[in-house]
Amino acid sequence: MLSNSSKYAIKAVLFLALHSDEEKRVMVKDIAVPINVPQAYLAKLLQPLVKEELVSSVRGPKGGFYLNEENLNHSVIDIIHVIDGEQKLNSCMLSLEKCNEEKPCPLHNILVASRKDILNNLENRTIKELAFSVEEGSAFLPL
Amino acid sequence: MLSNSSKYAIKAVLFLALHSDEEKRVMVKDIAVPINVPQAYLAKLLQPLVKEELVSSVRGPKGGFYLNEENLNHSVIDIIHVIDGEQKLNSCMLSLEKCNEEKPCPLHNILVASRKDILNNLENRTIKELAFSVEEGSAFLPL
DNA sequence: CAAAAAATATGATAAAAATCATATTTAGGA
DNA sequence: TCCTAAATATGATTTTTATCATATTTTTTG
Repeated sequence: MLSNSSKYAIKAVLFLALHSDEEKRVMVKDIAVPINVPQAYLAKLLQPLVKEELVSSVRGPKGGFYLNEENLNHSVIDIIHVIDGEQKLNSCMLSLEKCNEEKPCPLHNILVASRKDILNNLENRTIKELAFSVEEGSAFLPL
Repeated sequence: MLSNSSKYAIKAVLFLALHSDEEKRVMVKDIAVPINVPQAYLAKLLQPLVKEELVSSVRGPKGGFYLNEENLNHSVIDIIHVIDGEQKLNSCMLSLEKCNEEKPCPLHNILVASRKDILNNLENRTIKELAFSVEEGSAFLPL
């Protein structure tokens, strides 16, 4: 479904949503260990997220990564788009060029509805909401 | 979502459902070209499908691949299981070991319903039904 | 029974994804 | 201002996936 990279990135962002803020920055290694992702790899993944302003960072001592209010209002799909590219989730299940609403492939019809649901959720739920579901106890860690 | 291998395999099986039967066998190259998959690669993919009896074959001249009545009654998920393995679609979206109904991860709740729908469809619709949707004109090729 | 046509089996190569390692830049504090 | 701690940038390696190539077995037909 998603690449490992996207999964790692999502986990990292969720972790930051729960454990960081403007004043409390977290170093890669302190993200990588608890979410169970190789540190060097995660460091690399975080770069495009910072560049696209889904995650904030400051260098140097006392530096690290964190989410500010704007970052918190992004959605999971934003992360996926940055890491895996825009096409990954949009294309037809069989990756058929010519499959679309008018000329659906045999799998299209039986799956569109659910696929749309998933897409909607991934693009409408904010990181903040997801983090909140953990805080209020309706969702759980560890990542 | 799915590996290319699974997509190729599904396309091949759908093609056979529409263009083969016990008496009319189709050679790999005559499947590979129309469904737009490298021939040698497809040949390799077909082997496990034959072994698991999702596809039928006979060797030698006038030989080839085809689907019999039993083959037609399998589902798309059977193909995925043979090619990608059982775990591929079952695991949590973030591949969290410990994510389950009782302790769902933050993405779990918002996606379970649609995921279940997709899974149900993939495992309940038979190849025959999917092929029929093309014959009756509610779904379309080319693959 | 031999030759040819097909699948089947096996292995080699190429490309992509994941992982690891190292050098560079930036910011804070002594 | 210099040292250190952090992110950032870049490149190398490993692993997985996809692809290509070739040898072997089976079946039909002349």
